Amino acid sequence: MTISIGQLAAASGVKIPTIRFYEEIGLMPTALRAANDRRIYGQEGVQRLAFIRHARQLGFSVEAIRNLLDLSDHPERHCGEANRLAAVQLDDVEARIAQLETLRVELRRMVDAACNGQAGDCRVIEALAG
Amino acid sequence: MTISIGQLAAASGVKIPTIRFYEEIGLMPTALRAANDRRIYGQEGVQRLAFIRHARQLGFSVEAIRNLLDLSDHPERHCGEANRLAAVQLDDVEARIAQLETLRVELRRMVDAACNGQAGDCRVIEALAG
DNA sequence: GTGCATCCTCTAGCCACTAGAGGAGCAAGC
DNA sequence: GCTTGCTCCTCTAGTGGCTAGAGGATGCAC
Repeated sequence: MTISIGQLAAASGVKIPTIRFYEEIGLMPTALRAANDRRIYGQEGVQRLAFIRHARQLGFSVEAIRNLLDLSDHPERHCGEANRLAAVQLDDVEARIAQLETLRVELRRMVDAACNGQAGDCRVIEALAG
Repeated sequence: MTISIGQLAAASGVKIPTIRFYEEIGLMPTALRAANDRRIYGQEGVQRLAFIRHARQLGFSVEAIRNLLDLSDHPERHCGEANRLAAVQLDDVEARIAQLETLRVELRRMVDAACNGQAGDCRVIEALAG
């Protein structure tokens, strides 16, 4: 049983142009074509796209996903690289959270100090001007 | 007393090409030029760039900064817009933190389950395949 | 046969920069 | 006076990860 790109898009939550883009950059394999030149996908296509989507949602870069897919395609290899990539990604996410927390505090202070007067006396503007 | 673009860059922590870029898109005003065509900046330039940099660090978009600078340039206006922009930015930051927290939990689980075997049995790969 | 949906390719745009080519000016040291 | 090295200039193109739109072919239902 094969499905069209539109069905794959609907099933995966990845937009059609994005699927074509993934094929172009080599995350998805070159799709088989029907006689009318339309792409057709099987179960592996669905699985691979799910993998990519999940990894993207977790913030992995395309390069990292390329490595992870490569490992997934070669189950006999040692998976140290996958662990490393996940750890790097975790560090990255934690660093971003920490930075955003700092911003949150500062923005919260700005918002709480919000005035209703003229821009000349505005705490938000003042805070940004430093 | 005037300074060069290089000195402005050093003083502000904003790279030279970025300062030129800010001028190009109208965040920084068209710089005055010395006889040798080099840009020269005064105190207002330093202040404006500091404002921009701070706002960018807080995650404000260029469009938002344009509005904030506009308000800052017109102190007689009502500052409701500045408050609104700050509130939107705060919401955005909080949403991003919430999403990253979710990712952090999932990545932490992946990293903690890290195996030392073959990719075929790898929890990281497994979790992504999902 | 006539809509309408779906698909195709190709090009260009988004954001906020960043990198690099190719060249000019200027001061210091030999 | 001449080289070396620094800073600056403009211009074009690239980054990541898509997204939008033009212009056209195909397929299916009425």
